[in-house]
Order: sequence, then structure tokens, then C-alpha cells
Amino acid sequence: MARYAVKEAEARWQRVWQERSAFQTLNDPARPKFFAMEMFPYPSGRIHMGHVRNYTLGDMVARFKRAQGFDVLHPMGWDAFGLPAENAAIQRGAHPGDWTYANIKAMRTQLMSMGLAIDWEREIATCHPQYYRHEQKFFLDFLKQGLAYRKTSWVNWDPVDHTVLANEQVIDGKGWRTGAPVERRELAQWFLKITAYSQDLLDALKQLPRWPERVRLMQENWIGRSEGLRTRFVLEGRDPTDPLGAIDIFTTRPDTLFGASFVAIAANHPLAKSLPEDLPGLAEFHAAVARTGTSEAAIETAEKLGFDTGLRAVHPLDPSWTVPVYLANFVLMDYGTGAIFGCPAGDQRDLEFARKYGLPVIPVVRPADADDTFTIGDTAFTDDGVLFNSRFLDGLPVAAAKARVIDYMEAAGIGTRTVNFRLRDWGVSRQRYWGCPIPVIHCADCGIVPVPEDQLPVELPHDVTFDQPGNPLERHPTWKHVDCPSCGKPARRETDTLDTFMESSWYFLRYTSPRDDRPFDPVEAKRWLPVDQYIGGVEHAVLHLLYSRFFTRALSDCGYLDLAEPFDGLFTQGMVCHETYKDASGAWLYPTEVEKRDGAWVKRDTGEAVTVGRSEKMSKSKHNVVDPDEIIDTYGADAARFFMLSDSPPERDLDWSDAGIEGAWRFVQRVWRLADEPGNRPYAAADTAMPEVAGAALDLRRTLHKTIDGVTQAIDSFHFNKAVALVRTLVNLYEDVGGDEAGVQWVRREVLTTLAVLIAPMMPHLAESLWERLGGSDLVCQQPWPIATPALLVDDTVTVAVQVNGKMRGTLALAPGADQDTAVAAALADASIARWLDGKAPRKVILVPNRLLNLVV
RNA sequence: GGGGACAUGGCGGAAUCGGUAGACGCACCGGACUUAAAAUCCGGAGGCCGCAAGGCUGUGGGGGUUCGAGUCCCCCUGUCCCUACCA
Repeated sequence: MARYAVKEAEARWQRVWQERSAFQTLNDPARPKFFAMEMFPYPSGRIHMGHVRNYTLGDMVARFKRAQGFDVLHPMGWDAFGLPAENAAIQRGAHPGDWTYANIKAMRTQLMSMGLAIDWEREIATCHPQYYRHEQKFFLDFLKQGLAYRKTSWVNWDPVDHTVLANEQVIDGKGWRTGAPVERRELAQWFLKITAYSQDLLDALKQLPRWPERVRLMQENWIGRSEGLRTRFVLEGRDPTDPLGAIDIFTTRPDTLFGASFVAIAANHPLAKSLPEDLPGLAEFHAAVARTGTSEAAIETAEKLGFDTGLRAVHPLDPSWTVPVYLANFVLMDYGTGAIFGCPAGDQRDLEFARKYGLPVIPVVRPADADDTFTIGDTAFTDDGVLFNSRFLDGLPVAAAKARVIDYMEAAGIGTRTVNFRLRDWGVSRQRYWGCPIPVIHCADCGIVPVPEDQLPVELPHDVTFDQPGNPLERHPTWKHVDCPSCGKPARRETDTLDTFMESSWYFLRYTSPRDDRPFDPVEAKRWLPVDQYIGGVEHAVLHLLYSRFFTRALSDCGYLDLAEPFDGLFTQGMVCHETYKDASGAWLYPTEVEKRDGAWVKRDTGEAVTVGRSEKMSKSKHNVVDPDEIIDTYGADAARFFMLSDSPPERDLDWSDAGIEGAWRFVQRVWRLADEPGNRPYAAADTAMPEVAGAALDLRRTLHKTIDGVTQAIDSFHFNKAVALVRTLVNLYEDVGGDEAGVQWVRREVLTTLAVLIAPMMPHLAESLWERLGGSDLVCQQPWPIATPALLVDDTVTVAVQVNGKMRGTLALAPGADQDTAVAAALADASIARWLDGKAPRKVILVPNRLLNLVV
């Protein structure tokens, strides 16, 4: 039996598509536009299964929309700056630029072998000066608009290598390369004022109905709007007008002010920095803080530590009441004012702190059904309740007490109702080489001087070395030494580069006119944006997507465009997982190193027993990866794509398995045989007039049109696995219908030609081969999407489920739309149903037309 | 620590609005073809009881609402993702 020669066919169609520029953006204003975009890859060197899934999903949408008549923009590019290129330079001696461009070349070839309907003429790489020069211009605009500024913040510092480490490079508090305990250091860095848009970024989430609910929720919580009170605790014996004479605090629980037992400030609060360094225990406290990483998880899970400064602060509502002032490692300078008041009775963290340092616990809110003898044990009371021990707030519920105390304090001029956001400004400085240079110059006399726009781009120097740790830009003999553009005296270039999230915050704009001298052509951007369908991993749910939303607003405010939201539709795909394997020594094994022999997993070469672990996200560290190249080489791109679309819904994790890809491959072969080997299932020649279609032929035809309808809806709603199931069901029925009457033959041709178009977004190469074999004109990727005939979507009879007292007792075949009396009569006439009624008449009847009949006796 | 999700046969999943649970596929079992195997084709199957007809039971665990719950509500358990310098 002749197999479908997958490799030859796929290579041939890819060549044909390229020769005919089949996927070039049409730029046809008569058609509605559709911007389909997947998250662009980091050029690591080889595509992985996550990429295959992402681009398969995107290609499905792009090809489907193209068939539906849209002018589709479906581009590809490279998120080409980043840490791995520098690691490669350190480990292998390769230049980050050379390494990156070689990787792009290799990965482009791999992506092309997937047969994606991409307009490759719009390809971009963010490490190219023609890309990042525009980003530098944006930075200068942000600087002018006050959206970029400098301040100090903490970084992870490796004391041996003398370099800044990414959170990822800190493992159990130690530097990944040196193993030395990481220290926190304060460094002056560049920030973008994303907080200027906090409220707008929050409000606009409501206008993104085509985003997953969970992503909107995560962003909402990330922005973290909270309403509360800002007030101050004056330090005992100090002048309240002195900047260090009082502590400003923000609280969302002003109702619990009468339960205050301490004030806590961040370790890097200005007041903390003003303390005498020789206070006993202070150095130890700071050392402990410095040992904690800078990540949120590290800070929040660290043991709560405090240091009593010996200072006392006066309660804002009672001049005779003072509380101690502590430094605390859980108070963050970036949130609110960097200082809190502690009410142990109403906050679990405060309670633990109070117990640890022997501070009083004054209960101020009690459950509504408790009396004033209510006390706090080892759990703070954080629910709604009634105020007590709280003077003029006594007896009020929490919400009323909040309003009352804020009103009182505003009237007295000792507090302000304030909105606070958890969102912090975006730190964009990186002390690294392989990123976009920040276009400013530091001059001893003039301060920070922007690089004049006619001198952009500030290009990275190519001649850098990675033989010693730290930023090569710092060590470069000449690069950073420039004359001040303002006064002409010797000055120093900024050696920090930009966070790589900067490049991904505007690449969708560049795609609309990738070779323009400007960042983008405003006319093109206006036509194409927003992106109609953006597809990528849920791991980007907060950061990348929020930064892009901010960037679009910031660019609009700088006059580049008039748009707030860059992504109209968002889809977040699940991860690709695979079983894990370990040998007896606990070393991870690659799937290619193991095999199943007599029902047990063993190492392929030695036969040694292998432990099979649960399926986890494919990762190099656990070796549970499958190489897409090998899969495409063995089974073809169509089978790989079809498997990616089968079974698992796109938003869920997908388990890669050999059995799954083999099943997909078998289906490719099976579909091909339908057309190539008609055998006892002959189909009509092209242009045959329609004969009478009845019986099995009509059933098949009805199924075809239901399939068209179902597949269309399934693709529209991202239920690609259901689209696949419908296609398979159609093929199953096709194979079940025998005979060679004219009607059957005619319907067979209708099914096959329609099938070619329906599967084209899933298995584009097979679809072309099928189309060609059937004698279709042009290419199947140029065919319009089929439309179901409504009359063929309804059946002669419907199956109605019959329940007695809510239990399934049988089914009835009824005419569509049969009324209650007809249905009940039919049920009573059916002995297998009637016997459950015990001869009684139904007391209540529930009919769901065409679906269900429930008789209650 | 905080935030977000998920849980249905041996496995991945389907069930559009609260209305026939298990579509479709994988694995498995039996059969055909073959010297044999592969491929292909035909048939079977949630579990328990039963020769069968059929019955009972069943969507992580516990409770509730309803004529009817995988779906809605409350509580619990487990797993995964994100947590601001990985991208």
C-alpha cells in the first residue's frame, strides 16, 4: 500500500507557497483586517514544543480568518536581547550577537518546516540597531515627559563575582555560579512611571471582554488598588516639621487605630538610614535583611524580623499615647509610604510580630455575636464585626468605623483619605551587555544629558570580552568615554541597558511597517491595531501584557498614536508536558534514552530499570524534552500540528506522547487514502451534476454540513480539540457508508473537497495534496471557507431522553418540536418506560423540547 | 506569604443555558488478512451484580439547592502557574 510521502509533499507545498507569496499580507482595504499574532520567541537556538503549540494555534486562526476573507497580518520576529546570549558568551566564548543571529537562522528554518502561514517579509529582530534605535528615541521622549526617572533600588549582588544577579540566578540565597551568599545592594537605576497609569490600567480591564477572565483578575490584583488613610505619627520629642520628625503611614484599616501597639518602617526608610550605626543589634538586623533575596516570595516567606529603634511615636488620635518604632523586614519601601502602624488584633502578621517582641495586643473589633470580653489568641480577627475599646468608634461595624475615623481625621487636619496601589514603577536598568543601550550621558557638570537624537542609535560595541565577571560595557576601553553633548567636557555614557520587556512592549507596532525609518508608519498602525488575536503562554499574564498596555498609553501620550489597548483578543495557551525518567542513580534521562520492554521502562542501551515520574512541563533541566525537528522529520509537520490541536483544549496543559503523535500520523495517512485509493468507496468526477441524494448518502451529507457548522463554531471559540473530533467523526462516517450509487458518489466528492478546506488550517500540506488529487483549481489555502446549508442541519426525528422521577429510563424518537401531550403519550405507550410508573398518572411533567421528558409520580 | 487556575474511565478529553455522563482519540482485549510481523479492516469495553434480559452505582472528598447537578452554593483535600532582573 502506497503511503502518503509526507516529507516530499510538505517540502513541495512550502516551496509553492513561497514561490506564490501565498501568505504575504494583502494590504487590500476592501477586506476587513485581522491582525493575528503569537508571542515572538527568544532565539535560544532550537524551537521547543511550546513554540510548536503556540504557532500551531496562531496559524490555525490566521489561515481560518484568511479563508473567511479577511486581510490577515500574521508576522514573526525575534525577542533577541537577553541573558542567555551572555551566558553562552561566558560558557562557550561565542559573541552574544553572533550567537543570537546564528540561532535566529537555525530557528527560522525550523519554523518554516512547520508550514506556517506567516508573512516572512516582515520579520524583525529586536537586537538589530534599526529596531532598538526607535526604542532609544522612545526613552528620550519618556524622559522629556517625566515618564522616565532615576532612583535607587535593591539588586541581588554576588560578592565574589561583583555582579548583579537576576532573581533566577539566585538559588537558595546563593549565586548560581559562585555559590556565595547573595547580598542586597542599593543601586541608582532607571524607572518608567507605569504608576501614572495605575487607575487607567485597572479601569480599562473592563473593556477587554476578549481577554481571559483569570488574566484580567491577575492584573487587577497585581495593580492592587486599595483605599485607606494616610496619617502621621510624630516622633516623641522631635519637631513635626522636620523631615525626620514624623513617620507618614498608609493604612487600609484606620478603624483599628485604637488597637495600635507599634509603628514599623522599612529597613531602607529615610528614618532608618538616619539612625546611629552603632545602635546595638542594628548591624545584625541589616545583615539579616541583606541576606534575604529581593524577590517577593523570598521576602514574604522570610522569618519576621524587627529591630527596636528606641524611638517612640505619638498616636495621632491621642497625644498622651506613644508606641515604639521598629524596623521590620516585611515592610517594603516600595509600597505605600514604607511605614505602617501595627494592630496585632486585626492583622495576622502584626500579631506574630507583637508576640515575638512582647508588644500589647488590644482587641478592637469583635464578632457581632461576642461581647466585650472578646480576646485574641493566636489568630487575628480580620472579619467584619463591631468596634470596641475604640472610644468614639465603639459599636460601629468596620466599614462605618473606617468612614467615621477618616472623616474625623480629615476634619481635624491630621489625616487624608488616600488611594494606594500595589503596582510599582517599572525598573528598566540592567547591568548587562546584551540589551538596548540607554541613550544618556552622565556629565559631572551638566548631570544627566540625553544623547542628541541625530546621534541615535547608540550602538553596542562589538569588541567586548566576557573573560571576567561584570558588565563588559563598563570595562570597554573607549565606548563609555564621550564628550558631554551639552558642555563638551569629558563625560561618561550610561552603561546600563534596558530590560528586554521594553522590546516586547512595542514589537506589534513595528510589525505594521517593519522597514519604516520611523518607529512605525502611523497610517499602517492605525489600520492594523489593535491586535485582533494575540496568543501566548499564561506565564506572561501579568508582566509582559501589563508593560505593553502601559507602553501603548505612554506612546500615545508622546504623540505617536492614539490607542490605549494593544491587544483586543487574548488567548493564553497551556504548557506542553512530558513524563520524566530517572535512572537508579537519580539522574534525569531523555525520552530518547528510554524504552518500554515487556511492560517495564528500561534504559535503551543498558537495560537498567528506569523510574517513570509524573508528566511535567518540558524543561531542559529535567530532560523531559522532545525535539520538534526530530518529530517533524519522522512524522511530518501536519501530524505534529494535528496532535497539538487534538485532545487537549488549547488553554490546558498538553501531554506529549509517542502514542499521540503516531495516532495523528495514522490519521494523515487515512485521510490521504480516502482520495488516493477510492477502492470500494468511489467518488464522482469533478463537475458531476447533483443526482438525487437520499438514505445513507443524505445522512452523510447532513453530517458534512453539521461538521462545517460545528468546526466553524469550534474554531471561532478556540475549541480546536472539538473541531478535530468533528473532522474525525465525519471521516468515520464516510468510511462506514458503502455502495456506488450516483448519489453516494456525488456526496463523497462533496465531502472530500470540503474536508480539504476544513482541515487546511490544521494540516495545510495534506489539505493541498488532497485538493490537488481531487483536481481542485489554485491552492486550497486560497479557497473560501465553506458555509453550511441550514436545511441540512435539521434531522427528521430527534431522540428525547425520558426520565421517571429524575432517573433515566429510556429514549423516544419523536418529530422535532413535538409537544408535551405527544411526548407523554409516546412515553406511556412504551412498555419499558411505562413499567416504571407502576400504573400511576404523572403528577408533574417537565418537557425540554427535543431533549428531555421527565415524569414525576 | 500573596495572587490565579485546575480535578470526569487505564490515559487525554466531550457534555453550548442545570436536561441521555464518557463524543473523539490513545492504550487495551478479541477476531479477519499474513508463513510470520508491521500496516490495514471488523468487533468489544466506566465500575459492581447477572448466563441473559436487566438492575444498581458513578464526574477528587463532605454537605446543600432542584423534578433533575460534572455544571449552581458552602466547606475540605490535592496539583500546577505567576510573584516585579528568565523570557
